[in-house]
Amino acid sequence: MKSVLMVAEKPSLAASIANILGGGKCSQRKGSNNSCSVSEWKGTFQGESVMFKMTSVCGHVMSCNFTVKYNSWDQIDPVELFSCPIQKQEANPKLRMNSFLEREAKGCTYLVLWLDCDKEGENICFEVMNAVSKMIPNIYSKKVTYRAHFSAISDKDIHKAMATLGHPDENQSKSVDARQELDLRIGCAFTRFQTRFFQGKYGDLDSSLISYGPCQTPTLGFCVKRHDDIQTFKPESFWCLSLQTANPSANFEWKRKRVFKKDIAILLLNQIKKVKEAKISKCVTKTEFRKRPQALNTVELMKAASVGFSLSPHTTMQIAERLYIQGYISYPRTETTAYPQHYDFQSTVRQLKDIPDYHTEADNILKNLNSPRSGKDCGDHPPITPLKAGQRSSFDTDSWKIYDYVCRHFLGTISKDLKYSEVTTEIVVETETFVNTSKCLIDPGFTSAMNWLAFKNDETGTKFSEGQTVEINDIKLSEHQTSPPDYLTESDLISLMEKHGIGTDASIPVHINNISQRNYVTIGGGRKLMPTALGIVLVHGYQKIDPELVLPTMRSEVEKMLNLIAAGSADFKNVLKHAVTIFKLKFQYFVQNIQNMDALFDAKFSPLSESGKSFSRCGKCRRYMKYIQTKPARLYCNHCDETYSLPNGGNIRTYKELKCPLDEFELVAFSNGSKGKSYPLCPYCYNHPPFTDMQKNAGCNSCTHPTCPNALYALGISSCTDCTSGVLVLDKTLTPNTWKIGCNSCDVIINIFKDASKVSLNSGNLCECGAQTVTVTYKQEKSRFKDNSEEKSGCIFCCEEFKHLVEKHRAVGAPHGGNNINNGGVRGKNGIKGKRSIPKRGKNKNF
DNA sequence: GCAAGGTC
Repeated sequence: MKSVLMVAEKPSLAASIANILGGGKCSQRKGSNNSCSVSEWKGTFQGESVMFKMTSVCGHVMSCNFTVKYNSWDQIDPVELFSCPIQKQEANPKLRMNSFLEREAKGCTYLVLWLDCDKEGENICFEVMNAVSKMIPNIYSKKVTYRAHFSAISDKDIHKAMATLGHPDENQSKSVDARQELDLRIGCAFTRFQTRFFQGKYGDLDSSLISYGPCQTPTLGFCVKRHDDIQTFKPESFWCLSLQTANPSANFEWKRKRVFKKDIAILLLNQIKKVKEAKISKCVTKTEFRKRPQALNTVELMKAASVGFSLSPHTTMQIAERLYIQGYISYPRTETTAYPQHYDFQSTVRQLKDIPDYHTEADNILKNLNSPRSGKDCGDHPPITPLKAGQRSSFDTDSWKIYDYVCRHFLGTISKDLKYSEVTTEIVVETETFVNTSKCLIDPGFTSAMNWLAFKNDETGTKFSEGQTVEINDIKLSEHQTSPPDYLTESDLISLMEKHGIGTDASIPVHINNISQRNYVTIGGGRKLMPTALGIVLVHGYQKIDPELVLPTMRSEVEKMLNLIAAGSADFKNVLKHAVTIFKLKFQYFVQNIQNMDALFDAKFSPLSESGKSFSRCGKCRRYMKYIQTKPARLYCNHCDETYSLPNGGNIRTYKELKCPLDEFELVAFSNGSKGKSYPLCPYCYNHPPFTDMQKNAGCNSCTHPTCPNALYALGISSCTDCTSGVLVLDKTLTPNTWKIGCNSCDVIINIFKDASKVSLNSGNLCECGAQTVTVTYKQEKSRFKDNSEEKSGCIFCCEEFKHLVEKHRAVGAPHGGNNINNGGVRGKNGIKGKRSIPKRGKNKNF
């Protein structure tokens, strides 16, 4: 029997589609990568009896990146990133998606692609085809590979898609390839150049990265634009007339609203101020409505959560994602605001009736179900709706807020519009008309469910009738000033991004998070986005050099070009080449004119020479270097004008003024907290490894200097108990009476001999297991030995009297990246005597 | 250490 492989974009969709097509008669098993599952059932495909196999990917299979050589910030001029080679890598190596797909494709004859119906989905189609091309013959043939087109996960839609299969669209896929390549080249080139340029000059930038991106930069641009509008705002005076009646008493506002010329206002006032009574010229009662909301999409959810709960879009989406996985709500990333055609409102409302919070409301709605407003079907996913009932007690506070919102919004969409009456009363005094409006609720409609939108009645219930003459109590003239706009709220920003097509429902929260993490904006009260000095000088700098770089239209211009590829009306290579050329020119112009941006930085930030505190001595000039604590941590020598990077994310201390024997730099001690890694390092060697077998960014515990008392050979105890390449090295940098040995490659740490006053290696004296033996000294009153003796020698791993004083664990919050060493040769050090090797030992039974 | 886009 032939087999048909079918692939969806995510596991949950594969399960739903399999359920529909397999009629509930499918078997399910976990895939080899532990993330995707496979459903199988027997059926008919193109008139033949076949076995269907339905599975999924998890989004993109591949992502693009530079080849290894071009990932080096030190050795590559960023301008090369516009022309250097690019390769595709597995997007998430842990998922082993290619080998999983290959394995499942084995023995299959056909491939049916159920990826989401957008450009990205089309691109993933080709990633899947590529992954299984070795297993399914003629994969690019139209008789082998098919594409399902569906807009909703309903029985009807899915069966229809299966009956009308088409083919994947290579043009659309190519347009995504082009977008990926452009974003990568442009983003990385600008980011690397800016970061290195400004970090090399200023010491208090407060961001480890000065990034540029075609989405994040215009996003920041919106925030700075508003800031500038506020700064440049000039208040203007204006004047208003108002009128008060007596018997009945009521306040009327001027129909002209306001005038900006004082003399005109006074003239008008003088004309009417002596009038004592006037006629009600109009009194009209109208019934007005406030519309119920449309079905909920991602952007609306993020805006509501930001305004209502002060939750960031990022957090909101994390919560929504969790609620989705737990089955409480439908897929939370969608642009669609129209319910599927056959959506079963009754059944959802009935479920919500089980939740005490909505019982009454759901009951009322069930009795009088209103049809939802029409919305927009973007063909991605259905709107966000509740899927099952959850009790308040089964959620944490924020999760409940989001779930509650989804439920109440859902109920709101099928409630009635809010209805109120509005009475408009006008009174004419000579040339001037004054207006009073008062509103009164008739039917709360959807606001019963969405109670935070509850209607506020106007206080005045005063009734007038047309033609009635009323007594005028007072006519007042008041002076006011126009006020500046307020900072953008996060909700405003989301609206702007959506309007200008910057980011997608899934990436909008990421961009906002980025500009805030990188310290370009801070989030103020009411989740208002206030640009920082850094954010402001960046945007103003682009505006001085090349305003297009920060314009919201830039993204859409690029999209236009990409759409030509998608529509098949322009050649992929030509468009890409054209766009890359334009941006390369822009980049080069930017580099040439960076002094225009730098002038702004110069005014706001302090040069490296004025930053940081004097710390440890430079080996070249013997003067004190400064320690720049702001990320990225560095030492800066003012005299030599050199910067030495340090490990991030921990503490750096001076270390007893000890010096590196190779370069005379004073050693410093790095520590990542009491449970983290710690080791001494030479600032020069850390940046410029002295030996071929010492990697960059390594400490003295990886240094193969033959005689230095702080290096590997003097302090190495044995090979690591866990990893194959590491060495356990004694750490003498810690606070008095604290001792550790730590692996110089992996995260293994062994706390030893708490409170000992001294721990030293017995040079050359090896235990049978191969480890260096040590001598441990306690002050008498602090002895931890069972016999209370002050000093003992032996092996940390084998000596019975040491066993209770040795405790192994893994470093917490340890920085990643290897300090791998091989016990290899010393560069250019022929003839140096005393080169030793680190003892090897068998895996110890104690651990 | 960089982008933006999928998804976990």
